[in-house]
Amino acid sequence: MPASARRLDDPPGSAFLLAALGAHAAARFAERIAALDVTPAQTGLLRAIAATPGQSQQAMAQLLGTPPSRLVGLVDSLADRGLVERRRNPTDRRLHALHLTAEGAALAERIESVGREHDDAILRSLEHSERSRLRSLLARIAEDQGLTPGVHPGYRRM
Amino acid sequence: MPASARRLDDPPGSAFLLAALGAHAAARFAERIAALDVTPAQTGLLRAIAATPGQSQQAMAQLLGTPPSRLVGLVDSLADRGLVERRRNPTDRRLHALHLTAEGAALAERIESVGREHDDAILRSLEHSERSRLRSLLARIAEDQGLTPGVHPGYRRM
DNA sequence: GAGAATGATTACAAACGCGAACGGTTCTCC
DNA sequence: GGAGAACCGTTCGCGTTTGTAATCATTCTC
Repeated sequence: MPASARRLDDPPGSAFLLAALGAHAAARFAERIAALDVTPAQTGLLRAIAATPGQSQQAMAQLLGTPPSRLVGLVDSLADRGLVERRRNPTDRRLHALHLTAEGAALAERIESVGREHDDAILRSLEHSERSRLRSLLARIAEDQGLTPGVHPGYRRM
Repeated sequence: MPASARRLDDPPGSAFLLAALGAHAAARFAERIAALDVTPAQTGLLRAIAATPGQSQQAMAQLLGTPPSRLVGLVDSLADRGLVERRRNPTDRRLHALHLTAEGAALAERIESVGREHDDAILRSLEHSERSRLRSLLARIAEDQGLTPGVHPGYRRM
């Protein structure tokens, strides 16, 4: 057997492991929230609106790193279901401030609860002390890499 | 400020962090290998063929978790560039055994080298001992979650 | 008040992936 | 030995998704 085959059988780097596990976790989460009839992208938008309500769509697009035109459909899908409101700013009527309705806030809480179950399912093989160690390592990498906290970078191409 | 807003500002779960970092790592890796004119999917296929040459496309599709029809285009794109060969099995002419050409093997090694650089870039904020601790934690999660070693689960929908 | 600039939206086109149907080959079993 | 089932690879059509560019409304500049 040639040397190249042996080397390609080597265990992949940690970054690959990270990417693989991340995709797995994302897919599993998508399955869970599908029961609530929301996509991962919608979930992220709900989260962002809940965290910083009243933002314009432009500002939200920049925060999430997505083209504004993409937000339109996303907001539409949530507004049609009465989860999100576009409030026209009286002083500048170009702006559409994004707010959660009561239903939207309730759904956001249910999603958060699903997220906790999801967390437990993914990390079930780790002790509590190991979980916090993992969390701190991941948080340090995320900060070093310049990731916006609470925002999934996949909005750039998802 | 209502309680719901405070809670949604809480730091996200580790699984979310994992998904976000995984997407980030994957995006950065895609940028790096774009210089070699290959996509992440092509890279994964090259890796798989290098690891277990001679497999039929059916077997490869099952290993990667992708519909066979998707492999066709993927193999085509690599075969057109002389990186991969379809060898017809004389005893069973339905089968197309997948092999790397010399060029394909050379490219696979360059990709592996890029992967090591990528690894260093992602983990640069961690000491060596921390890297191995992270690696072992991730490996345990991956095994518990039933991930096939060396295979990116995103092939299921990528 | 005219024209540039800004926010949201729409229109259009391109890329991608899956499922089902299709030809070619081999296997089963009478 | 031959008919039909099973299997492999491929192609085709459909729906989904995303980004770019043009469009409409509103506000700012001067």
